[in-house]
Amino acid sequence: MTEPSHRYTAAFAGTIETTWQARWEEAGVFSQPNPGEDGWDGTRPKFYCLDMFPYPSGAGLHVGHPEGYTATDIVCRYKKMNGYNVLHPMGWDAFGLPAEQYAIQTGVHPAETTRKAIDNFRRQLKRFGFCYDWSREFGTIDEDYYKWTQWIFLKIYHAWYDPEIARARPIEELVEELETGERPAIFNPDAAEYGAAGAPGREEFPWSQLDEETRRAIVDSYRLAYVAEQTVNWCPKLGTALANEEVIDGRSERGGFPVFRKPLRQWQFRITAYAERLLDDLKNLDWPSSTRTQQAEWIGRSEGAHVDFFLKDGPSAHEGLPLRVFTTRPDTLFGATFMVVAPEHPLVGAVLEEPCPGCDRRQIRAYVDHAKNLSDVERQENKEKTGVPLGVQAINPATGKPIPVWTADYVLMGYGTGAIMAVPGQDERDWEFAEKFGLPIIRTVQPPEGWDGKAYTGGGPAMNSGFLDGMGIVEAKSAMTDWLEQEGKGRRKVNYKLRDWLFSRQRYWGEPFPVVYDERGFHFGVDESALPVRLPPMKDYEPEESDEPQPLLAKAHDWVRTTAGEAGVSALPADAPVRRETNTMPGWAGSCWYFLRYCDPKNGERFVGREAERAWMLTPKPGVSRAQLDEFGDFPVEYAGVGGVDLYVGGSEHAVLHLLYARFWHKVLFDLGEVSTPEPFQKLFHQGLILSHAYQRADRSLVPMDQVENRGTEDNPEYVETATGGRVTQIVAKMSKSLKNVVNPDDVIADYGADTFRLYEMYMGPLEASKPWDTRAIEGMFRFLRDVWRLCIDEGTGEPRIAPEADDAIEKLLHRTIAKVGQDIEKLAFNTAIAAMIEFKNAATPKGGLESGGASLTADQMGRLVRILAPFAPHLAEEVWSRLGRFEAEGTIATAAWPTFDEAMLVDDEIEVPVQILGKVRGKVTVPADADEKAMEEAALGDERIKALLEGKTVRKVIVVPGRLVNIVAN
RNA sequence: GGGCCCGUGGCGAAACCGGCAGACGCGGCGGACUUAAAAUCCGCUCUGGAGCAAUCCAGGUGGGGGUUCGAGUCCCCCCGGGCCCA
Repeated sequence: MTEPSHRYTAAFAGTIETTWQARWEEAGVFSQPNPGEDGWDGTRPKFYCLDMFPYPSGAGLHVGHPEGYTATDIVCRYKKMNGYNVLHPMGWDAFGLPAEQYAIQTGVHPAETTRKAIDNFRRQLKRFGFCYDWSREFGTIDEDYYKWTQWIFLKIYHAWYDPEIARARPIEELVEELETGERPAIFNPDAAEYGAAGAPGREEFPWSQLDEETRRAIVDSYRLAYVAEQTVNWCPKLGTALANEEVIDGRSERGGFPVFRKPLRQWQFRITAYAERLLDDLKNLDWPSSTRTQQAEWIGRSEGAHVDFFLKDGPSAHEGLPLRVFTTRPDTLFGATFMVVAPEHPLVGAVLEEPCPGCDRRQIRAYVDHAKNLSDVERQENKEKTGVPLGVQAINPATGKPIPVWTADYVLMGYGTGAIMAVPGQDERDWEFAEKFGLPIIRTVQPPEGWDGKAYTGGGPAMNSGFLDGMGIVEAKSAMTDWLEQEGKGRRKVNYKLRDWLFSRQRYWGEPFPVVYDERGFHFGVDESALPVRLPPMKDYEPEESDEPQPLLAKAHDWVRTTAGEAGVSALPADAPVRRETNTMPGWAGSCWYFLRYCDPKNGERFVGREAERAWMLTPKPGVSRAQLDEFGDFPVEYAGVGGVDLYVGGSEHAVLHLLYARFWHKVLFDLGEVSTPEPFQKLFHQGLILSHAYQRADRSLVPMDQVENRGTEDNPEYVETATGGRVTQIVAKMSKSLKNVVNPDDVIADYGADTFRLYEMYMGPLEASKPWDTRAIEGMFRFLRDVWRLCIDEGTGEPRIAPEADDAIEKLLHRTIAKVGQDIEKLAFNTAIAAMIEFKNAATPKGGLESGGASLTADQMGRLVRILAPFAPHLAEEVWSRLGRFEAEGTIATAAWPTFDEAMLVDDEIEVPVQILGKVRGKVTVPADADEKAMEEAALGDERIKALLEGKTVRKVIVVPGRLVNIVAN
């Protein structure tokens, strides 16, 4: 027996897939024009659909990548068929560590490695037939792109946050206000690098009397990008700072080299200025609630008060300056029996310079040195409390009594003001500390009857608290804060857990900062006309081993030392010697704005053209026309969605950092009038992980897949480790090389074709769920496509099987399937959409299959069937479309109109409804679909079987849900 | 320790607002075709029970309780798994 010559096989699928891909590309089917270009149709609505762009690793595509990409591809194809202008781009997040590490080992330039990886990724993605507009492709490493990344950095650098109007403004406006005296010449009271505690009572001079250094320092304290010392994990051997997660027990995760805590001058973004807006605007976004919650928790808003404690016997540098704390429990102030400051707190430094009588200076110094090498995580861990007294007294503003000030490492400089009032009665850590060092404990909240614990953090009436006694916590907080404000000893304060964003790295393979330093050490931004600042070529990428942190770029001496004229800094004389910034930007930089560049990727004048940005990012609310939107200057929140990208799909591992950072950049650009929406991403969706099977021994260790065999049956498997004969259990785990359970997309496509692959990943389960890859289950999707093919095309002749007239039942089901598939695509419920199409295929196929020459669909029905299948399996659909002669007549199926359905076809004239007695189904009756309650009740009670079952019982009540069921309560 | 999410056949899952639990696919079993196997086609496939049969009865969505005419779905407690924060 030979195979019919026109059967749908893997080889045939491969042939039609590559053929159509080539034809689509040649015809530019998926290139989407911009406003002003040929082919732009401004009357259509827009749909901007974005995938999180991949980091092109040398290992190539993983089966996880195509999951989200197939989902967005289906939605985009569906939207195109519904008449939308669709922006669906792809590019590369291409700066990063792996290429640099490879360069260190081999000397091959990271650009070369990265280009190769990109070429491979592009080839693999194209093989899936995704409808990306490849003409918009770029990588973050392209000079044309990172030029604008640097430009945006400068925009942020040249901006400050005006809290009065809650938005960013150009820095020149601040300088002008300072010069005219409109604004007092004081440091930014919210600047984290000055402790964020403000500088209470600091004397204020007129701007004209300040020297240049002070003026610059004041301006810099307002800039949204600033340089400040930040303690980092410095690894001399690797020549770079490491993230907290990369340090294990004081050694580098990679290599096991020693790591030291070291203060380093670093670029930071003043993202904390935006904390409130980043939090508030979350509620306007159509995002998974878990992601919104994670961001909200990361921002960590808490309400409380700043309280000022005046010092007694303090060092003279602190004369007249109170010790300011932030507390969420001002109601417990009467119970504050001591204070603790972080070892980095300026008061500790002042005490070391000018020890007070009775303090042990050597002990303090030793303690500070010890704390220096602990990470914040280590310091927060539950362990024996440590600390030393500073010998300074502070006055509790509520009681007027002196209390001692200590320093201890459990207080962090980065949170609040770096100082706390300790209330052991109501705080567990303070209780432990007080117990260990014999400090007094006063309860200020009445614990419940029989309380035998230590600190009591729950609710209850205030006690030992003067005018607060008897009040509940909420009332007492408010009363105490009012009193503090009245007395001038404190004020209401909202505090955030969010820290400023550390933005520099000591690597090579990242965007250089467009910044130079003059001989005085002042920093200057490079002129826009001198961008991009390119990476210098290097001979080797080996970091310089040093205790003094040196970024890799510092080795490029000729590049670093230059003149203002060379570097393009017009603020300095052209011959002034300058030193370039040698840090580079972190991997996050390029992904903060790539969605904007896709709108207008070739623009040489701006990071994105204004018209293109509005066309793709500004989304009118339903019923609002674009013309109406254009009448407004400011962002018209009543008429437009807050975010620009209509659907953003990517993994939940980016729930906090990438999405928060991108929102921050976007908000600064919005404030400065560079973009038209306050948020970048209106709707966000996280696809689940594609997992694999793995095997686990009794001790929970994992065994590679190829070392396990099943010695039981399929139904009752018994997995055994081949080498030892030991029992192992099958579990679901991430794919990993070491477990040998990685599935390679290239292999799957070779075995089944891209259409089957796409369909299978969408059929596995809900898009958001994590689910294991089942190598066998993919067969089912291949069979489905083969059956559809056979339903439409005669396997012997290759000609379409056309039925002369439509079958009513098939026609009706087709309408329902069209409706169901459309609704499910809108909901991203692709698994049920596919199930509906399978049901249609089953119903349209006669029992026993179609005989040669047989047919069950008319040409028109077939045209509709392949159009709803086209978003999922575009190649097969196009092939059938073409064999129907419609490609030649009407063009590609990708732009054919989505089929319509007739509402009337969705409802039956008669329906069968269950009849329950006491909630159990006892019979079924057929009634007209629009039968009212009375008619349904009569039909149910009139049914012979029901009558028999009700014999001898009294009907108490009949519940009728029209169109659904009848339930009879009888006993 | 706190917060969030999830537990449905042998497996992946479906079940819209509380209304016939298990659609659809995989696997399995039986049969047809075949010298044979693969492929293909047909039938069965939650569990237990009754019947020659079409069917019928009982139980069933991790466990226990509750609300309701009616609970996979809502509420409370417990067990198990996952994610995030600390």
